[in-house]
Amino acid sequence: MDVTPILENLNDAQRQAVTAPAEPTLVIAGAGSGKTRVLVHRAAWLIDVEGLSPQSLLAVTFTNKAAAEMRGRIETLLKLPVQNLWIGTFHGLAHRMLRRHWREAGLPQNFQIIDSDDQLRLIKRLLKNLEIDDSRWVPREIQWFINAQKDEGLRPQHLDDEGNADRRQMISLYESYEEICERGGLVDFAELLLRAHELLRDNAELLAHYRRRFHHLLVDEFQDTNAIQYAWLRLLAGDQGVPFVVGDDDQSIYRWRGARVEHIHRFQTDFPGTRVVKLEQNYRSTATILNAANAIIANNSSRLGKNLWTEGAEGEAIRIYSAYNERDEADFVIGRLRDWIDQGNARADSAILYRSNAQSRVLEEGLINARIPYRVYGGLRFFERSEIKDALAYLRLISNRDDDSSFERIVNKPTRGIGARTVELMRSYARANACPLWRAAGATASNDLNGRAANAVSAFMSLIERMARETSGLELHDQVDHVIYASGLVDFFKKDKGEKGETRVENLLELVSAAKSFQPDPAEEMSPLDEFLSHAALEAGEGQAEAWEDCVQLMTMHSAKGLEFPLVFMCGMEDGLFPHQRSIADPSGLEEERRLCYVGITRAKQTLFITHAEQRRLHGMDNFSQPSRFIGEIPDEHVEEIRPRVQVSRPMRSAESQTRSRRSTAPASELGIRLGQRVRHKKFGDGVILNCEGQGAHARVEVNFEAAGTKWLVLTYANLEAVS
DNA sequence: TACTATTTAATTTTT
DNA sequence: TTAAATAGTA
Repeated sequence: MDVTPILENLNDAQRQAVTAPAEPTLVIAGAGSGKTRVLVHRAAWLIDVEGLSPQSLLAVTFTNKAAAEMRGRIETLLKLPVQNLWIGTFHGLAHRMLRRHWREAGLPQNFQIIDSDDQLRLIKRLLKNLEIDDSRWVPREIQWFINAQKDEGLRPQHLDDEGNADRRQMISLYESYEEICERGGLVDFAELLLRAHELLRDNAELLAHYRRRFHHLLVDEFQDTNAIQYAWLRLLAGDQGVPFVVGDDDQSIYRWRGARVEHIHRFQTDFPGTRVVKLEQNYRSTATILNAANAIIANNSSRLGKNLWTEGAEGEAIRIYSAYNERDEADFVIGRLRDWIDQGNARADSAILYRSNAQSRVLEEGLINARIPYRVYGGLRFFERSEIKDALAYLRLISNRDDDSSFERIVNKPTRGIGARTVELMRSYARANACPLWRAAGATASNDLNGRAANAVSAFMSLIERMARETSGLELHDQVDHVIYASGLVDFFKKDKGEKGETRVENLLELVSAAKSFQPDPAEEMSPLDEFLSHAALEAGEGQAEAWEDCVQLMTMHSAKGLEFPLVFMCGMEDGLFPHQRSIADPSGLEEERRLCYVGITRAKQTLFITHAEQRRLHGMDNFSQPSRFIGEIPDEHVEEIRPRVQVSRPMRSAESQTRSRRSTAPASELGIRLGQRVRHKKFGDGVILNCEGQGAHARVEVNFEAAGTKWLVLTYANLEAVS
């Protein structure tokens, strides 16, 4: 057996991990140390060299992207497809098991997955139904509570109110929430994991089956596992299974959503005799960057301990810029980006990182002014768009009449004369009879409702029935195509004036093509439609389509995890912003911020700029802040201050910002504001002034933008530019 | 029902 | 400051 392709180009530590005997193995993999590589090669090693069937491996990741990448790389390495290898996210794999064993799991065969948005709506509706004051019982907090319990593996009956009335109420809301999900056959994200865990725990036969099947459990990003995911893994591993987990305790940045780094420590006690391999050689960054990162993270307590090193060059010093304010900061970043691009570098090789999304605004404005293409990560994903969710709600109702959350979403969309009052009547009927809204609708239409409302409700019901009839037997994409037209959604959005309606229609059509390219797994027992709906919930799709264009990457430090860029800017490095005010007081919160900083720094391959502003406008108030304490934790020898702070005690105004402020405070007449004047806005583009009112600082104009439609803008903030 | 005025709150995000 | 949610009005 020639093992060269699998072992070549691996360093000693990596090779040790890849070829480890069949014993529990914990790989501590620093940033840029070839973590995914080890996982991929380990899988290939087990299959190709140890001769295991792909069937006996289970590979778990946190994101769909990581799962897809791992499969691709394994197949490349082995030069053969591995269909029967289970690779997926925790949620995806849990879902798979639940579909296979829906009976044992106590679920209806056509159960639907709801995303957090659906979940929140459901909770809001629940509060309304129970006539509970939603200002005292904030839906988001209830959602958070429920998910936190599920993440810990706790059902309402496991919870004790501890003599606390508020807690008792929370528990009872959790209980009611569960009833609604049960009745509608709805499963939220946390429920997928919890159910899958209970499924194995309570079914000795199934557990034995899966334990026999999966000898090796490969886990990526192990530091991000929450309690229920860890419990599921342990259960599945049993005494015989071989867990091979890879993670980095210093990159654990998701404690706030249930991740527990402690699992990395616990692993060694739960699996006695665990082999620990540390990957510390870094192939990404310069020595300077690594040393800075090492120095910062060294301030954290209870680490497993590790020190990144490289055989590569020292590299450039980390440049620190003290900006006067956030505009100055943006100007600086853009200046350096210009240099970078002028030197012939790709824009896509640069990234601007920040702590919170709100910071992107000023940077975006600067980039637009400078005409540098950029892309902001995050934001709405395809399947999260409201028009898409509307269409999916129709499809879900077709598949499952009891899905109340979908029912409510579309019962009057497009408007068909079923107003709030009518819905309220149906709701109270449903509540009184503990039945789904669909049945309540049928019953109230024939009894309680007046003629017009009753007609509207019956029309809605027969519409759904008709669509169900007409789409049965059709190909998936034809079903979707039929539904978006027959439901009236397309016409409804066509009526929306401006570009917005157009985009919505385009998105609906895009949904049809998504259905067309969707490949149902013949091994699954469910209908292609149900499979598509699950896919939509589990994999929300890309945020933005234009990824192919060469543009500067803007994102939060959280979303930068796992990525790397030759040129990185870390902006807004000020105490209060990063570390964030809400984490600063609590030591463990501060340590998590520090890990986030570590993640940010280690994204940079060769050049790293750190910027902070002395003055920053936040929530409409000017704040003065100190440079982030993390900056001070970088040893001086790695740092070069671009502009000493003493020189920036007074505002340095660029020519651009001077003209801006003069223009914005000028009275309307000086701007040449008159009806019919063509103007240009940074975001909305060109338009024509239709109307104006008010004077001085309060003056407002109505502008009809060619692309963005009609808007009222306050002159002081709009920074309109006259165009001839 | 749609548009407008007012209030409110404001990390991080994947599934 | 601003975006989003809610309340109020035509």
